[in-house]
Amino acid sequence: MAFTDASLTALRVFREVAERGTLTAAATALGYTQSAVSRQIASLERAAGTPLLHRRHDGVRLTPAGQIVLRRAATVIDQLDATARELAGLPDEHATVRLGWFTSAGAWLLPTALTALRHTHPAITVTTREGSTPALVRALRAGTIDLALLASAPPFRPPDNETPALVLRTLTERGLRIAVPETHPLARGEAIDIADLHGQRWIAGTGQERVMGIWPGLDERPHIAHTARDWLAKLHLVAAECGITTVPAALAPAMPPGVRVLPVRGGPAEQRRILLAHLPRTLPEPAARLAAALRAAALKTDLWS
Amino acid sequence: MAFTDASLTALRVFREVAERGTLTAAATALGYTQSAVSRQIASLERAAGTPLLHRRHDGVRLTPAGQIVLRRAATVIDQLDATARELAGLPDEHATVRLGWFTSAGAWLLPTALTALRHTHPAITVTTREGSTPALVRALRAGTIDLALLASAPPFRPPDNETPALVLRTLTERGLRIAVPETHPLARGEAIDIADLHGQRWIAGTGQERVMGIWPGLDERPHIAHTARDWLAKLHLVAAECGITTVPAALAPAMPPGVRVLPVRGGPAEQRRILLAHLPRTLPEPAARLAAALRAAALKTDLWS
DNA sequence: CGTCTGCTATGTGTAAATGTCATGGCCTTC
DNA sequence: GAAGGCCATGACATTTACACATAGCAGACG
Repeated sequence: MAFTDASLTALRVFREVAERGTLTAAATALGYTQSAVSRQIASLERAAGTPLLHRRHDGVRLTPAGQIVLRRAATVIDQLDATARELAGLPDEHATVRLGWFTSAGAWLLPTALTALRHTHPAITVTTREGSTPALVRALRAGTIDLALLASAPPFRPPDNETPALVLRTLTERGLRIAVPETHPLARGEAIDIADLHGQRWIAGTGQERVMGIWPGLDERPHIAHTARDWLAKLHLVAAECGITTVPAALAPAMPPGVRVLPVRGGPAEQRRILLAHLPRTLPEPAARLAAALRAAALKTDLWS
Repeated sequence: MAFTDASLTALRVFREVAERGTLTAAATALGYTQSAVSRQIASLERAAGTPLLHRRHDGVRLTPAGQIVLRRAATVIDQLDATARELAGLPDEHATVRLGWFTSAGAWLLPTALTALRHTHPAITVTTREGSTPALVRALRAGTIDLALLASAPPFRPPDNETPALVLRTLTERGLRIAVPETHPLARGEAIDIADLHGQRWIAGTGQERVMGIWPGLDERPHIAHTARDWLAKLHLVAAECGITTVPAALAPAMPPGVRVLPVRGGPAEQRRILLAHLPRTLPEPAARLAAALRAAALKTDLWS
């Protein structure tokens, strides 16, 4: 069996798997059973004559052959979608940009940039999705989004090691901050000393992200009073004096009333970057415009503080 | 049903149909029955939501929607083939050029150009196929060949009217000639008067091409003594004094012993062109080299006569 | 003017591809 | 060591996609 015998549904399933990172998630997304996905992948691997996935306990990773297939599969599927649009007499979808973003970007950077872009280039349509860094990176490689806003923390490793490497551009690099209630004793100063963080009650993230929200490198076991995934909830918990939490500086313009954002003095610098990532190919013009708007919005944030 | 539900085999079948011009021929080429091809096309049209073929008594023609689908289908299939090669670790097939040619080009122009190219660019692989003008044009549009040598006669209409129009370049434009046995009375002069063509015995082509081989515009019903599709057979029939036939001037360097090639005096000019055709996209470098070699070979022919 | 001969479309039966369901193995986590 | 995530696979049902046979239709030819 040659690779040309690969079925179209197998390619679609494969792309979904590449994007989701597990067969089960891909199955759910496609409305299939996990078993069906497993078989499709098996058949595709039989056609390719080589494994396309590394099976791991927590999901799957692409093998080098898998990366080859993914790239081709994405363009094949895109071609078919483009055919459908062209047959329907619709304009080429090139005026649409698909952007992925991480949660913290959604409160200020994203709406600011979109508002600016809508005024300067009303013809450009932007669709967006929120996602974690690995999810967004997979989506980029699967060709499901054109641009991704990623968060990056020291030691600032690239978000993946696959080839071709993603094009990364740093939009901002700012210190990590701490959000405290205005009524809190620490809110009196212009900065918080690292020693004063001892014994505080923290509001952390949920699930895998339990470390998020807690100042890195504390030499004690932190007291986690609440966990929340959502920024709005977290910050209102802070305002309600339920605890304190870390926030990226880029979020400072979006604070609700009753919350102060302060830097931390002492200890190693805790920088956070916002990256703009895309595949190494020249961006279509609308995507480039959106990228420019995002850069401008990031700059504006820098001027604020 | 949306177009994205189109099956890969349907696309492959469709490309073959577009290339062959009839469902039956495509079926034979693919090893299917005609019925299977008909069903595949029907299913593809159902997916597209619109007819892709004009059914005609002598085969099928692409509708505008069909042309859209053909272009996309060709790139989809190419992508899959490229994937197979890439997975096999083979170099990208970009060093290979696929050339189509009409019969008369095979005796002199083609071997001359290929020999020259082999000396100047030994790394370039050329694969070729013979075919009629419509077959070659369909092959170009189906993406099965990269370049085509086409014959063209007055009134020099473009080989098809579809969009996008093919890029055409005239390699030679030369008068039509007549091949006569050396022993023939007409062989004594340096040219043949049109009046002397009366009552001659002709060697014509076969099938649809019965007019080929007979001087155009004769005011009598020609006496066809033999019909032959093959140039070698035709010319040896001429050498054996079985009759005379027309030949394009470009074939003159390839005459077997005992045959003279002479122009015709009087009557309207009977020009014949050799065209080099390809799709309107920039040629990959090896294809451009082959095109140059063909142009050079054509020029050399011009200098000869 | 009937008879060919090409073409395509379609009814019918069968075999293969492609799903679901249920189960089992493996690894990590609590 | 029990639970819960992951993937693989055997058993079955259903849909798909083929071959075979037949019919309609239009042009070519004697």
